[in-house]
Amino acid sequence: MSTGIVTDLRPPESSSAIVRKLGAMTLLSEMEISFLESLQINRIQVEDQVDFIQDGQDLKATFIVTSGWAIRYLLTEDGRRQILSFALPGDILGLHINFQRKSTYNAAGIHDLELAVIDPLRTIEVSQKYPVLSAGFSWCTAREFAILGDQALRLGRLSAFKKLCHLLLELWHRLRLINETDGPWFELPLRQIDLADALGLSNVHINRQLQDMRRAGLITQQKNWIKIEEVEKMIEIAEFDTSHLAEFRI
Amino acid sequence: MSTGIVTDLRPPESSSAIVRKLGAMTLLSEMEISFLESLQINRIQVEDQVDFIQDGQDLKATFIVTSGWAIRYLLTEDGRRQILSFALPGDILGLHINFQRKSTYNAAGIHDLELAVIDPLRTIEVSQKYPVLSAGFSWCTAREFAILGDQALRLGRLSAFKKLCHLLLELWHRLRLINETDGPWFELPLRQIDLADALGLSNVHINRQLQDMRRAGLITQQKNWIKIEEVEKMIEIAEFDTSHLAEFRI
DNA sequence: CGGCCAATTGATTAAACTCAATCTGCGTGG
DNA sequence: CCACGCAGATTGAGTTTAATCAATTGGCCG
Repeated sequence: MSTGIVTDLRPPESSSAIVRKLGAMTLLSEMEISFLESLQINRIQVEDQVDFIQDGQDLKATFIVTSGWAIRYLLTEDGRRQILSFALPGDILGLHINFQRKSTYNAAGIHDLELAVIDPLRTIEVSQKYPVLSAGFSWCTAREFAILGDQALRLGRLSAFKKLCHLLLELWHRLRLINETDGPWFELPLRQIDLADALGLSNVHINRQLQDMRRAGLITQQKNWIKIEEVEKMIEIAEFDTSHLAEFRI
Repeated sequence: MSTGIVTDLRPPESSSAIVRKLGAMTLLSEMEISFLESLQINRIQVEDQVDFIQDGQDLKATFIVTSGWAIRYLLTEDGRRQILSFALPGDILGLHINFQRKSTYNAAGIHDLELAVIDPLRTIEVSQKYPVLSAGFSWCTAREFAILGDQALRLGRLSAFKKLCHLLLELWHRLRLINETDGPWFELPLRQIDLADALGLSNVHINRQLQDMRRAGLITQQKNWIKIEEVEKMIEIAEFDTSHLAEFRI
């Protein structure tokens, strides 16, 4: 059994996504790592576009994305969808369960999603017994908040072209921090209509903007994969602020 | 000195806004109330449109709005502003200071803003010694998150007219929970350009939509005050979901 | 070979922006 | 007390962006 002494600067590649993510933020002891791993015993698969959290309904558990993507979204009365954010491997959903019983958003799977289902009581255990992990979770919350702020900036003040560049950069940066990119390439398991609903645009317009981006040599697409051809140039175009996603070591 | 026994269901009107707000969420002991009040010793006044938190800069303290309004916002490279949210009396800014040193947004005063400045060390004290208050702060965070989600829905999927209705309803509801409304009336210390920057629209368009709303008999304006003529009708028009702002008693 | 879903295209419409000018209320200095 | 200046509100005209509607195409799976 671990003595709680820090044994490694970075968790190995084989760790779960949440361990990799928190391990990039702060030093984790073996005890903390094994506790984090033990949280993730119950796993479920969620089908594409199927809800696992529903707006207005009681939240049953906290979820950690172990592989695949999820979306958080809201619906208007007439069925229009606004995607609020994408949850990538290592991201946590429903951490607020102990303070707000009912969910204020929907969450659904994208493509092949696998979740670790965490008993709410165990998140309380974290705050009582694992201050470092508790801080880690708070850091995740603050980060989500920053990401949602960037989403609002995109929605309100960027052109369609810049919106797309900005979102692709966000996803690429976030995926890179969890080793889910292959150089400039990453898997983008989204239909054009998902991008449209994330950016407050129509699918037709997304289609045309993507064509423009390809013609401008900014991106290349292959099946579900996309390549950012010139990161620096795209950062300039989209006025992207990488510091909002930066790691922060306590 | 208090024994920590709960003595009153609701804090009196004379309490500070944060006490009223958390007191509406859960039962607070006299000890918790007096601790909350003791946090707010250092107060500052912030002039209209003057920043007290800056994107990318070190966050110096946690702030509680004691009177007036603040805005959280981001800027694009070319100076366009996106207001992310309004901080009303009782709202907390920079609660994440212990987990994310640099701010990921700007915050500025609106009209006459007064803030309580809280030493970051004291927010740690809260999490160690006052579990109920700690839960209250987490509840505030979850609520901010829901409000920001609604803002994203507005920005991405509502028409200009509905955006305005939706925002006015949010403000009216939030102000009502802290006793800052006068029936259907409330003070709206915003210029048209502030509304524009909150809703991702131009000031010219806001002007025309406000005229349409007045002509439709939905609102009446007097100086800085505004009256929601028919709340139910406006809720219907804006597809407003009041449950996202609902109080929740632990 | 169908059938289906997603991507693409073309044409038209609608929403909101931009630019520039004018108006209004209010505070200030002469 | 009035002229002036200023910021914010209002108006008008023309332009741009993106939505909508309606086909059509392409790729994949059974």
